[in-house]
This record gives sequence, C-alpha cells and structure tokens, in this order.
Amino acid sequence: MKDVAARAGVALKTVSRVLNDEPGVAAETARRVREAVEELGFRRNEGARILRRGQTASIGLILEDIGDPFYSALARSIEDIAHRNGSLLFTGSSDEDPARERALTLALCSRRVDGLVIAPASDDHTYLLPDIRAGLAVVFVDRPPGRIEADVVLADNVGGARNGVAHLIRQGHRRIGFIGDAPRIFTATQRAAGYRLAMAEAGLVPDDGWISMEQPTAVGVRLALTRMLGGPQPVTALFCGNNRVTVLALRALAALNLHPAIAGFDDFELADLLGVTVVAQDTGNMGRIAAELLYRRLAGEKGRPQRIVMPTTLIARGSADS
Amino acid sequence: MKDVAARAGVALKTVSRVLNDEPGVAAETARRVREAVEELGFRRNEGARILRRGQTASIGLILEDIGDPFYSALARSIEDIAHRNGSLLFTGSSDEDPARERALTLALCSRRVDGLVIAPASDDHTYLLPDIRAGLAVVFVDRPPGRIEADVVLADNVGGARNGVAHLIRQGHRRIGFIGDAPRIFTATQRAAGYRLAMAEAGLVPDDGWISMEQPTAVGVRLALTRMLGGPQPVTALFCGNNRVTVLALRALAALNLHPAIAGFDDFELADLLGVTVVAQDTGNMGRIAAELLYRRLAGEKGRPQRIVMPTTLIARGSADS
DNA sequence: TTGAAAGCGCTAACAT
DNA sequence: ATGTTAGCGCTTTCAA
Repeated sequence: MKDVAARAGVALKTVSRVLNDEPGVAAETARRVREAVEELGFRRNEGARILRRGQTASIGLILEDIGDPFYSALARSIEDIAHRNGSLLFTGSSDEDPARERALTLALCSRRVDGLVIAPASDDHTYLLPDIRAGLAVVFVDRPPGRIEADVVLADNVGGARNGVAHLIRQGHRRIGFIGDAPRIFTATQRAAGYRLAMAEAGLVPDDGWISMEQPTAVGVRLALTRMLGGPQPVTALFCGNNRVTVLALRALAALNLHPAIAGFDDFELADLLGVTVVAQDTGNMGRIAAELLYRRLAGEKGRPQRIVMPTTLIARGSADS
Repeated sequence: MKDVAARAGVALKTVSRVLNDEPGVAAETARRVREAVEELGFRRNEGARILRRGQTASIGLILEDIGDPFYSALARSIEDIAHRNGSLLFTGSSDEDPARERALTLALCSRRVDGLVIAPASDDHTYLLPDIRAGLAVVFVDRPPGRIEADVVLADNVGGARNGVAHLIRQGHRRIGFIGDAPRIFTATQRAAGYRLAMAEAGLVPDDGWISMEQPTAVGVRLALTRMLGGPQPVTALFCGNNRVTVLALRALAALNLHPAIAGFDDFELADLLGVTVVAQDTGNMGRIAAELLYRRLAGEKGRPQRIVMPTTLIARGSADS
C-alpha cells in the first residue's frame, strides 16, 4: 500500500480511503490511486486490516468428516449463510476425536474467527469459555455442547426414531432389531431411546440381542445382522441408527441374501431408487438455522442459549413393509 | 500478551519465547509465564503473528459445491494433507460461476493463504498472476487452468469414457447414447471425446440425437432419454458423463420403466447395490496428489508446471450387460 | 480534501 | 537469561 501511495503521489491514508470507499477523496485523486493499484497488481493484506479492526469476517466449522454426505450437506448450507454475511469459512474434520476437535477449534480461535459452528465429538467444551467471554459466538449443531451452556440446533432424534420404529410396528412387525452407533455419541443414544420408546408404547419388550450399539464397520454390522437374523426367534425388521449404518446393513443383507424389512434414520442419495424407508432430517435447514443464529448472536442478539429441535420426516418407500 | 507479561513480571519478548518454545528461558520463568497464560485464559492472536512472520499456515480450496459427494471427498483428502502440514483450510463453493470463483479466490489471496487448490469454473485465471508472482502456490484439480500455466491434476477423462463405452460395445451394443454436461465444462467435453473415440474405433457412427450436452436437470435428462429411447431406432445402451447425470438417468429410467444398458463416469455410493457399471476416478488420491504437489511447491520445488493425469478404473457390475 | 502519527499484537534483531 | 526497539500493513485519531 505504501508503494501504491508513492506511485500515486499521495499519502498512505488516501489510498486506504479509496480502497474502503470512504468519503472525502477527490474523484481525480481516487482515479490516480486506482490506476496505481492496477499497475502494481496490489492486493490489500487482509490480515493487517483484521489486526487493526478486530473483526476477521470469517467463521469456522468443525464437524466429524467433511467427506460424509450428511456433513457436507450441512457444510454447504452453512457456507451459503457465511457467504451472504460476507464471511469466509474454515472447515475442519475432527474424525470423532475429541483431541483433534479441540486442537482444531483452538487453532481457529487463535485466528480470531468471529464465530464457530461445531458438530461436536467431545463432551467437554469448557476450554471455549475464555474465547466466549472474549466475544466468540458459538453454535452447536447435531449434538449438544458438553459442560457449557450454548446455542444448539438438534434433530428430533428420539421422536424420529420412535416414528420410524412405530412405522415398522404398524406393518405388523413385533421382533425389531436396532443397529446404532457407539453409545458415547449423543445421537446414537437418543435414537436408541426412540426405538425403546416405540417398542414400549406397543407393549413390546426388546430382547437384548436385538440392539447393537457399536461404531459401525462392515464386519461389525454383518455380525450384528447374522446374530439378529439367525437363531430360533429372528427379528423380522431392522431400524438403522444413521445413514452409514443403513448403507452397511443394505450391503451386508444383499451379501447374505436376506431380506428383512428395514428402515433407517437419515435419508441418503438413491434411497428412493432402492425403495428404502427412512426418517429424514432436513440437513440443509439445520445448517442454515444454526448459521443464522450464529450471525444473530454476532449482531448482538442477547438472551439465554437456545435449544432448537428440528422435526424429522418419515418417508415410506416400501422397504419397511410386509 | 502484554497482560501476561505484566502478570508474570517479565518482558513481552519472554512471553513470546515461552509460547514459541524458543531456547533461553529459565524453567522457573517459563513456569510463571505459563501460569499467567492459564489464569488469564490468554490465546495468542495468530493474525498478528502471521502479519509479522509472513506465513499464514492456511490454504484455500475452491470447488464447485462442497455439498457434492465427488467434491466433498476431494475436500476431505486435501484437508488431511493440509492438516499434516500444519495448515488450516478455507473452503468455498463457486457454484460453477466464474465471477463467484474469482471473488472467492481473491478474498483468499487477500488473506494471504499460502496456497490454493482450485477446481475451476472459469476459463481465465490471469487474475491470479500478481499473486503467483508474489509467491502464491496454486494447483488446479479436476479441470485445467485457463490462460495461465500452472500445475494441474486431472483424471484421464478421454481414456476413461472410451473404456466405458468400449465396454458397452463389447456387450454387443451398437447404438449407444451419451448424456453429458454443458460443453463449456472441460470434463464434459473430454468425456464426450472419449465416447466418440470408442465409437469410431468400433467403426460406429453416432447419430446426432444420441448425444446430449446440457447442464443436467431431472427434466432435461428425462427429455434426452425419451428422445434417445423412443423412435424407430432407439439406443440400446447409455453412457452418462458424471455421477449426477447417472443418478438422474437412473431415476428417470425407473420412472419411465425402461431398462437399457447403462454405465457412467464416476463411482457413487450404492452403485454397487444397484449394480451400476461405472468408470471410477480415484478422488481421494487426486486430492492427495494435488495437495502434496502444492506443499512441494511451497517448500520451494522448482520446475515447469506439471500436468498429472490419473488413471480411471472400469468397474463392471452388470448394468452394462445384455 | 488530504496527511502525519500512533498503534493493533506479535516477532526479529539487537542489546544487556 | 532477559529486555528493548523497530516494524509487519493496515486503520484510527487528530491535525492541517
């Protein structure tokens, strides 16, 4: 910028004025400055500007895996809101590792992002307190924060799973299996609770062997399925706890050539063509609402932390029938 | 940091030394400093550090849509390499809009990202020249840069499409349709060329009506399909130009209850269960290689711009047969 | 309408 | 082993 000022024969401050469209610069002077900018290929150092002004116009997004369709859809809707608010977006994948989540988050705090949207893997976010006190806005999404009070946008996990399982029950099923995820994952536990609730409401008592709460792998899901579908009293229907489980289960069932009724939490691409009944969450809206809440907080909206629960939709496509 | 220094009763520089693990600080002094850091909830302002040191330890990724599975897989592999190199990652979606791509890119340049990975929508990247001259590293991925020389990592689009179409021909098909994307998109044109090549090599002359080069929409694909599959000489097989087209075509065919042979460029989740034959690109490796090249350039590797072409893999799953 | 000087929070270079 | 000074590139404040 110094070079630009020299070239245009004006003071530093005048260049700054032109670049920021501040009033009080003669048209001719402004023209000369712009010309110099062009000739030098000058690009303002945003970092220095930020240092001086104290607002970074950037937000961070921490999630489990940007490569997962559920999270990438979330990321996209958040990016749109960030863009609309003139912010750039940092993204980071925690891989479900609390230490990596924390490291990533603190790195973003050091960069002084204005706000953070976190789909947490950790259950303790007290480490964010100094930054929040210093003005950082944080909204949690998909899962609640741990040991701090903060805004959070969640799906109706219990209600959604309950609806899905109730649908299977309406189709006449009595022995229904649930394949979830590791119990430390909030959504997994909530959806399992929804399963139990639906069963209880129908007067059904699930056998212990009908419930699997493990981190989903191809091998693990196949084992769980052979266990549930073998023996003298096999389950006749399955409810899967998330999109990854559903996909793994569909593959395993195809390989085993078994065809129980099946439904799952989360919609996924081509579920329609495969005719798979799902409980869909509105991922796009969830991200949008979380990001909009973040920007309202940044704009100064006060009030106690909100807990927004998004409804889910049962989409019956046939796989749950019979 | 000033506050920390005051609290620990040392000079600013000593705090800086402790925070950077620089040698020459007594253990006891360091302890006092760390204590003060803890008590004050101090977090170093990375922006100021960057301003002083001139390296941002961040890179940017510009792609069409972070919500698209193809690109989100790419993003994930790039994020991993960035993480391994101690960088944070900015992501931005251009929505196939050259102006948005440019705006996003320049915003990142102003933030002084160390490097940029771009899956370009624009065909003119001369606007990057000043930044490249100033030391910015840029690697293009999926599509080549426009009007500048730069490193690029591409899939073997011509060869892949050719292999896919040749596979259909080997199954006995003679009238084969191609549904691509807008011709201004590099990959679309390349894959169409691969289609023509395979046809020509088999001595087949494609009818004009067998080729559709439009931005894929549900309606557009359905129309193209009814045109190709209607009439007295319908095509008996289809080759789709990318994952989105393939999915739209599968949906349209199911709705129309038509079952021509089909194959497509790009693998996609559940293609295995649907038995769809595809030409797969190794997205993860493509991102990894692009990002690694970027970091080699940042580490000072000289030499003329590279053009790396990644092989594709034909995965026959049955949908191309008969 | 324009400019000079101070300072954002940090680190490099040079004392002590 | 520790401190002092200058300055990264910009904006803010105040003056002309």
